[in-house]
Amino acid sequence: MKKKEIILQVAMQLFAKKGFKDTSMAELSKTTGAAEGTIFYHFKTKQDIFLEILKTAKEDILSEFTRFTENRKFKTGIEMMEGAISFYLYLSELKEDLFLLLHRRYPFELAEVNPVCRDHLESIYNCFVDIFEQAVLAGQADGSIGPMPARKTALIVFTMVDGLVRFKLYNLYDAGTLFDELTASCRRMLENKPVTV
Amino acid sequence: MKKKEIILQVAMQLFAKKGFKDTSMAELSKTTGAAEGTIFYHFKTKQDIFLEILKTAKEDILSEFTRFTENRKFKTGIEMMEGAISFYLYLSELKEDLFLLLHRRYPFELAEVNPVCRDHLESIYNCFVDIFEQAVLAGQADGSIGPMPARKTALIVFTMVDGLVRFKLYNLYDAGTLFDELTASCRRMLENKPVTV
DNA sequence: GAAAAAACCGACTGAGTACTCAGTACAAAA
DNA sequence: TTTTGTACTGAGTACTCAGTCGGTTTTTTC
Repeated sequence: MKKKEIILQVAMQLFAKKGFKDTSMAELSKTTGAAEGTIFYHFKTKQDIFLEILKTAKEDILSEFTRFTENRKFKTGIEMMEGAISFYLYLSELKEDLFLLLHRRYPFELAEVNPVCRDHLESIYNCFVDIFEQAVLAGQADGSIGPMPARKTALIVFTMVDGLVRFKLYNLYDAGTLFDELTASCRRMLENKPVTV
Repeated sequence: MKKKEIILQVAMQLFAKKGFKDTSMAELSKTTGAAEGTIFYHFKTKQDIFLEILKTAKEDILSEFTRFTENRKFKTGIEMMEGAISFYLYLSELKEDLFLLLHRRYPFELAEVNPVCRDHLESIYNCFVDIFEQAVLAGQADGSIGPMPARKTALIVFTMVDGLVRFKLYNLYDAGTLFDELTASCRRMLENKPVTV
């Protein structure tokens, strides 16, 4: 494996676990085995390393997204929603470092002044919310999900699932036992209830 | 106002807006008008400033909590839940700096190695979740909320509301338009539905 | 196999960091 | 009036930081 790839991979882990500011180039050099000069040969600045990490992460997430929407077929929209929630939780385990990174403040602060960073972040988050929105729209088409604004509902579901991921990543609460309750809550929230009047 | 109070107040703002690490003692000294020596006369370390901020924040939140539970009377549990959600959003505006601070990673990282910090954080978050839990329990007693695990449901509602606050603090989405949808979603999620079989 | 190019090295730089300390100002106590 | 104690000062300290630079090794090209 080339040094550049090693640097990107190790930087991702360190930025995720310790934060961008709290990871020094000296530490990155030591962990990768590449001299500090080598790191700055491949990347102009420390920030550029972060942006390249985010770029590959975006491509990664987008390909996972198409893999999910193409391969999986669901009977109802509400089942698709449960599949989407499971998919998000599955991804958060598969790519734990990325999710740790995205739960830090640095990416958002950088996004405020750096359009490239903003674009990457938007792509990633739109991708996630889109999946939930598609599930709502599908459910409303087949009658399994009641009438409600699709995008807003998708955002609300996203906050719930991402909150669960946060509990899991920070070890704040046994997320496993919360998962069943979360899907049940979503189901009650979304279900198409016949009007009783 | 004494210099010590000014230091605490300004440090709170800077830690919230720029982060703990990204706030230097030189900047804190300049902004407060107190010499760096003065800051270290009142506080042994930079971390101690943060811990004292968190301590007063805890006391603050706990007194708001009792104010909410004592003064407000609700007809049903589900109305109490809506009141609790509004209360949380109201607090997040009233004490924006504190909520910005609590949405950073530093407090949680410090909590992992510092029991004092952990205690303060636990007190604050338990306080919030307790309000939601009490609403669920009250609703189950009066029949407005269906049978579901109270604590877990409270945690799920917390992730939703805190997610909305995050949207608002980070300016990610027009939180005002999401609020109505959030309360409606919670209502659907919690409502006691008669069994139709 | 020589020349050119790309990859790599680590000592070095200067700006910035949290924190120290000898000393000042000033009010209350003796 | 003298002493004592508290709030305060800012230059100084040892250290860390991202980024540089002159030079060496490895790979590619012809």
